[in-house]
Amino acid sequence: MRAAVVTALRQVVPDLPDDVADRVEVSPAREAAHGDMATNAAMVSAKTARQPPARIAQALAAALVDGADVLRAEPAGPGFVNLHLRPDSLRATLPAILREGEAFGTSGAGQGRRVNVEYVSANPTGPMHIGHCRGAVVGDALANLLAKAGFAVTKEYYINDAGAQVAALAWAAYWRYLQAVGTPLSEDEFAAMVPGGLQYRGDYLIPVGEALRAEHGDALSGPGGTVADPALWFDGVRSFTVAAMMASIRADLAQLGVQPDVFTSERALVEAGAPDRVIEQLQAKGLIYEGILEPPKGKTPDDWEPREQTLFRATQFGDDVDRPLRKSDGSNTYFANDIAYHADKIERGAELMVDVWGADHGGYVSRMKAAVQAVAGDRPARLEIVLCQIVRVMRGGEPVRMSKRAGTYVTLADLIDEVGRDAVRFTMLTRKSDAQMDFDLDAVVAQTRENPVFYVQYAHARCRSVLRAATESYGTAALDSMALAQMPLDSLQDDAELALIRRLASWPRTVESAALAQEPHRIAFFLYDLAGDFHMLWNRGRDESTLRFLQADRLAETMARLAMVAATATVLRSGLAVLGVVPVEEMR
RNA sequence: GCGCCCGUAGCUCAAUUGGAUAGAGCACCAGACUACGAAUCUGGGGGUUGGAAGUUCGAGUCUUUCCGGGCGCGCCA
Repeated sequence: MRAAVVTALRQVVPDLPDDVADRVEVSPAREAAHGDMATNAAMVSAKTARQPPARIAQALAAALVDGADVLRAEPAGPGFVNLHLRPDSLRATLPAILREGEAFGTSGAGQGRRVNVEYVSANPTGPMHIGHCRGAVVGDALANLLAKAGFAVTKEYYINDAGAQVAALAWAAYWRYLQAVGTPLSEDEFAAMVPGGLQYRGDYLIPVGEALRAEHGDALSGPGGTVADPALWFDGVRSFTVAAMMASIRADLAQLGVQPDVFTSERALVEAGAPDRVIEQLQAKGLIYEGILEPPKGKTPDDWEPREQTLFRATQFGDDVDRPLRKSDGSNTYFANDIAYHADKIERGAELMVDVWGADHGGYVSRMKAAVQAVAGDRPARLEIVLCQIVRVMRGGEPVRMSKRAGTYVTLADLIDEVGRDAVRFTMLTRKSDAQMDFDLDAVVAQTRENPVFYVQYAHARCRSVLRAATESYGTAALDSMALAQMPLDSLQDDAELALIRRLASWPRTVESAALAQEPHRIAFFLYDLAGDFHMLWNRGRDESTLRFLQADRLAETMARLAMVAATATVLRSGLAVLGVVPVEEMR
């Protein structure tokens, strides 16, 4: 359609520059009164043509009416041209959907470019809780969405198994091990021996301690259940514990329907010397120097003292200050490891990297983008970051306090048990990811219109219900998608029917724009709107029996409507698949 | 103090990335159950898009500046 508009525009404005032609948009009209599509062609070309937009719109409209698909074209507003398509070309969407099935809406926009989507990446120090959930769902849906838009997607999980947190975890697991072998030490006595103090006191490490005892007996402890030299046990306990935590995280993710393609270990990168290599590369580019950072303005920490560190010239890439890669003792910072990790992704062929982070990492965005730019050089690698704001869990109108001590720590597994996986996934996608969100435990299980999960599922169940009823009358062969795709559709004329078809036709465009904007929530909103169109039509049938889908005495009309219903179900499934939600056949 | 994100109807949120008269749900008001399942639907009222200025054919969207909220701020990951 856009090509037709540009062609017509060239007739009206013969010497149209290409860059102006590129700005011509043809988009679905927002309001039914504006027809099916609208174009801004007259307005964008007004300047070069040196004519008022309204005049160009007039001429353009006249030129467009000759086209095959256009029924009416009329200039409107400040210079739009509204296009009313022939109902035939609108209806042609239905057989296209029926033939392509859930592949309808799949786009080539990504051109097979390799995208790495990294999400969750919860530290392997305990079970997943609600705080991790949003990033997991948003990342997973975004990965699906990008795949549907024609990108070659890798889903990745980065295991932060190298730093102080994991060291603390190893000590905590060792404490549980000592308890399992029968230690004389009290928890406080043990804690006093742990560098940095005993963290991670949750019960979830008890089974890990017992498993360690089952595997090693008392060989890891000192005489009589005391603390042995860490050199003897530390590495082994740490990797054992991380493996146990990752197993539990994978199980939680699987319950949520998330299965990363690749798990990358920070420790493995560090042991392979990747951070040092990356620092050398940056050094060679003149982007590294030894220096002393200024204290943060206005808020100097009490213990501030100038220290010389190895710094990366992030300011050359738009960051506010240069960032440390090595601590003053010479060891690498987390940032250095993270650069090495992103360099590794580029090595593996990622052209676009999308990281899904929690909002508390917002201050980290510009330095990571700067680093990727520096490391990529002239390779076509780019980093996008999707920040997920905090989720407040509400019950009975009150926020649920997240406290391990009070026992109100909500694990992901508990949440899924309570409301179900599909409700969790869909609800997490009903907000823009960078907006804060309340997750209302009472609302997501409510079976009313205000619960979009229910509303969309109900639309699909209704479609299936109609098709089941039709099968009894007409048999399965007549209702095969390919058979329905052959049916004449002229009888679909009601505004509500055409509105539904118009919505179905906009699915591919929705996929594409949501993918390019990296905003999977738009899919959830599309599905909600589509469900609304369908429910509306259904309810019109209550008052006007001629609008019901099944018309006993009119086979042709019935078949046309069944084609529409089947196409609606297909697009609903297609959209739900992007969100990772399983469509239901009936509501109970 | 500095940086990033956010501010849209009484409430929770959209707005095809700069397009037309800013849209949905809840709540409120008035209606509709002899059914392909009313677990729903139809209609209505409700707005200076936090304030001000600027950019242009056109601003919720971009720029500047205030106000208000969240997050972060050199050897934590």
